[in-house]
Amino acid sequence: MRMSQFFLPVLKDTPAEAQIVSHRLMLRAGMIRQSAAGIYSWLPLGFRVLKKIEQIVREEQDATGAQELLMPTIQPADLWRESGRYDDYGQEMLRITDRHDRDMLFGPTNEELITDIFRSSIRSYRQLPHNLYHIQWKFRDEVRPRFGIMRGREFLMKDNYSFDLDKDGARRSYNKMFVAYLRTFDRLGLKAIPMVADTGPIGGDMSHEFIVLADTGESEVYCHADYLDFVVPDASTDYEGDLSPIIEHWTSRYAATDEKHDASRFEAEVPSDRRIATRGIEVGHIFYFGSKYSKPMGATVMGADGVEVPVEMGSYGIGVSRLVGAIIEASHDDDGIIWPASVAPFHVGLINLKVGDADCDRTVANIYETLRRAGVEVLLDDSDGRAGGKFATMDLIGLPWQMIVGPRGLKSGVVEVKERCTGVRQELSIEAAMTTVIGAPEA
RNA sequence: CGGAGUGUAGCUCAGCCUGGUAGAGCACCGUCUUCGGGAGGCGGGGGUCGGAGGUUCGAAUCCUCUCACUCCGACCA
Repeated sequence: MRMSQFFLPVLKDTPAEAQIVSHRLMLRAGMIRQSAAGIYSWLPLGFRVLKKIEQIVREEQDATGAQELLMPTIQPADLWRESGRYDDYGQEMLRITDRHDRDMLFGPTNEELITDIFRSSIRSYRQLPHNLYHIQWKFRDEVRPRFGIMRGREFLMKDNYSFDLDKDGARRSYNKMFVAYLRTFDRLGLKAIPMVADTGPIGGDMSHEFIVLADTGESEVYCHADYLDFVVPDASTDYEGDLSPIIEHWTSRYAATDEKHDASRFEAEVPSDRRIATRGIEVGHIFYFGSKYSKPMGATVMGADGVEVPVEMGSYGIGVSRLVGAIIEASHDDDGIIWPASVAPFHVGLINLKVGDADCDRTVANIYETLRRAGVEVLLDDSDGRAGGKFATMDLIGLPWQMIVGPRGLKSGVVEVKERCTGVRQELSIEAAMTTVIGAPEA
């Protein structure tokens, strides 16, 4: 992509409304634009990141055997009356009346809808288990949206729903999601710690929140420092095998959000120099809630013994749009964002320091085409701006690698390669620069 | 929903207290000099001062109402 054609409205000044660093950087880097309180447009740069995160989430879900579908944003109120939540959910639910005066709502979550889909299609225990997910926009009419897309009213969420015959099966489904979440956040370059959590309005009796430690997080959290060094299961993990050792390992140390925090246990179980008491960002939440929805909504299957039973369900959410903010909170410096390679909007920022100089133009065009043919996503700064501005913009948008081509270097046959995360700059031959940038691990 | 603020040019803000022809920096357009870490000169375009009502000879400024946004708290994924 040539920057001269790319819609990238970067801001030099920090917009007044932005308080936390991720919000400021997202606005400055031209990733999002606010439309109303807690409602944002995603501009091209931000949208690229959002899609990359979404794709990693999708791949890790698919690896567990979960299947993707897509449910609508607008739902009929009647389904929510069946579960009893139409009244319980309160003002956070955006209620809509259509032209025929039918009560509708913009979905804040999808338990009712998926249960309806399930019950009308599945009749026998032989058809179980199932785990269905979608990645769809949700709307929750927060009293006070804040922190940019971290607590928006409209947000993109991956939510899935497992259906099992019995509690053992539900436990296996829960464990799969637990492992998939560990892998997902790891691929996104985040250290997310599973913490015992309150179940909230969804209810149920088993729940973990996946928390990224950050001073700007909204939850107070307490955990054992050992978690920071725990090893995440690799891609060869067999989801059909026994996952319980992994779960046991990842729940072996103290970790709780403030709702579930027990100060005396914390002090008894964690040596004082290993105690972490800080704030965190909730990026995922998994629940097991049994028959909470299947029973009132009549989602039953015939068991092997000829007795009809409500299915055992769980639901699992990842805040896809929130993750964009969480990653920035976890990875930035004074100059801007530092994207992990796995979600970077482009892999390389190629800077032509002197547009119009025949040597520079030719070299840059060659590098650009070569990288593109090698499948590397390149953002080429082909503007005729000044060097300082180009460097500042490239640092701000945080691409993993910068290749800087200028007349001074070309005279001695070198270009500069800068690695954003370390700040290390090297002058290399064009070939060596190419190898450095292409050969860099994709995380 | 309680409390506290803020709305003036695309962005950051001054002007408001004490009413009298709407400003600065950045950005943008033209031009010249610059040109490797957010350069400088000259010239230029751009704002019904969030909206409505009121007071006044005269309102960005004072008063009333209203809308929007932000922050703290409660609530929540």
